[in-house]
Amino acid sequence: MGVRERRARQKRYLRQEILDAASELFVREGFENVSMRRIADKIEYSPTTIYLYFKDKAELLEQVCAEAFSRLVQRLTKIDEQPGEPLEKMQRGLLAYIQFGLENPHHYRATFMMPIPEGMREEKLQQADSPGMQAFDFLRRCVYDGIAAGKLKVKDPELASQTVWAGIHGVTSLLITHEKFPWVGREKVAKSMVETLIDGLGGARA
Amino acid sequence: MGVRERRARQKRYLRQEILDAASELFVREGFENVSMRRIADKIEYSPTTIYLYFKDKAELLEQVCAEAFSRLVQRLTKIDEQPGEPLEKMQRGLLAYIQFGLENPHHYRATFMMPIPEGMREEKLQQADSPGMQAFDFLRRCVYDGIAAGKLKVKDPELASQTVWAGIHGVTSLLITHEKFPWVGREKVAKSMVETLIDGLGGARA
DNA sequence: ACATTTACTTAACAGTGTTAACTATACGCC
DNA sequence: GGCGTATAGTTAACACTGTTAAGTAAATGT
Repeated sequence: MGVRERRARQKRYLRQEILDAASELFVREGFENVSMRRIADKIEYSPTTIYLYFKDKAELLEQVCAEAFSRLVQRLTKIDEQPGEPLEKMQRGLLAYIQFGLENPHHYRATFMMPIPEGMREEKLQQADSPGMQAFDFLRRCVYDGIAAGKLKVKDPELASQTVWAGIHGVTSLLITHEKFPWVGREKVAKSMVETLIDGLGGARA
Repeated sequence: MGVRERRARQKRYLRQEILDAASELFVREGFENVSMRRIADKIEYSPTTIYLYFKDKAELLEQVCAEAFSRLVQRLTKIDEQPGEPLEKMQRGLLAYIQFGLENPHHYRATFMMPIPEGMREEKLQQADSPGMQAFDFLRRCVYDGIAAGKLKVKDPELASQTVWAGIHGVTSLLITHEKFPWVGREKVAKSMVETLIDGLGGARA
């Protein structure tokens, strides 16, 4: 009677194989060069097979990104669990966020820098469980914790969170798209942004 | 003997007409929906005619963006010429930059948020006269002026400039791509970022 | 053993950027 | 005025893209 299960397992397996193939093409060749046909070639199936497992290209790449971002969320929760001053945790978290973006430029681009195809703007990102939003939530918790500990002096915590997000997104995205710009140093700019944000929000750093 | 000139004038005219058509499609329909054929339809020429005036689609859209960004540079120089405290000028400039991005999301996206097609990364953006770089130069001058006036306390002015750029780029790009995110308020976040950056860089604001 | 569901493929549509080859017109010159 | 040439624009085609509809073959349930 395990037939049904075996079939389901095989389906899951192929689905994952598609995801893996897409992910590898994604990181190697970049977003624009991932075509359904190329993914299909890689797994040696016909292009249309993919549509039996994913609604369309957008959904497939969304899943690929979700996988990647869940790794970021893992890192962030690990940082959160470790002991330390709220502001120091925040600093480490923000740097981890930026570092993740730089290590996974294509995934970061796809989730945060691509135009959302008109109509699912509300649904997709506002879902609190979307990996992008989980990352933002971590960051927001950092701000709230900093305020609770009296280490951050801001009137509007939500505004502060969004400002911080915008800040670290700024470095990340700019370093990604303008790789060849004469940066004073990638890590340097990242660190400078994090410090500037915390200082600017009245942070009492060590 | 003005024949040659008349012909040249006609060429310039058609070139501008292509630019205008592309620009209009650009702002109305967005980047991804501007196709060479659609531009051609609009000006009632064959698609290939465009290639007599522009090397390829990238160059055409680059010119479109250059036109738009020159307007930003105009605004910024106007701000620069007006009297006022360095930090206040800076604040107005940064807000103008953000506002420009929000008013011209597609142009901003094309110049600062698109992957640069591998090979012309150095040439294109590093050219000091590119409109993107002119805008950045303004911003950098603001930082240097702020330091010179003793209103900004930073060790590395270049690092500070890049941090500021990343910051305002962050708000701008995030507000563009995630329009439907429950922002605490678009202008509010923009203002908060500008203030946070200046404060974070040891700015002595009024 | 037969009918049905399942998994997958082939063929096709409508679109993309771009190139090569062709055509018609306007020009300079004798 | 007529002729050859440069100029400006066109048509047709290539090699792609995402996606859908229709068809096929094998595994399954009865």
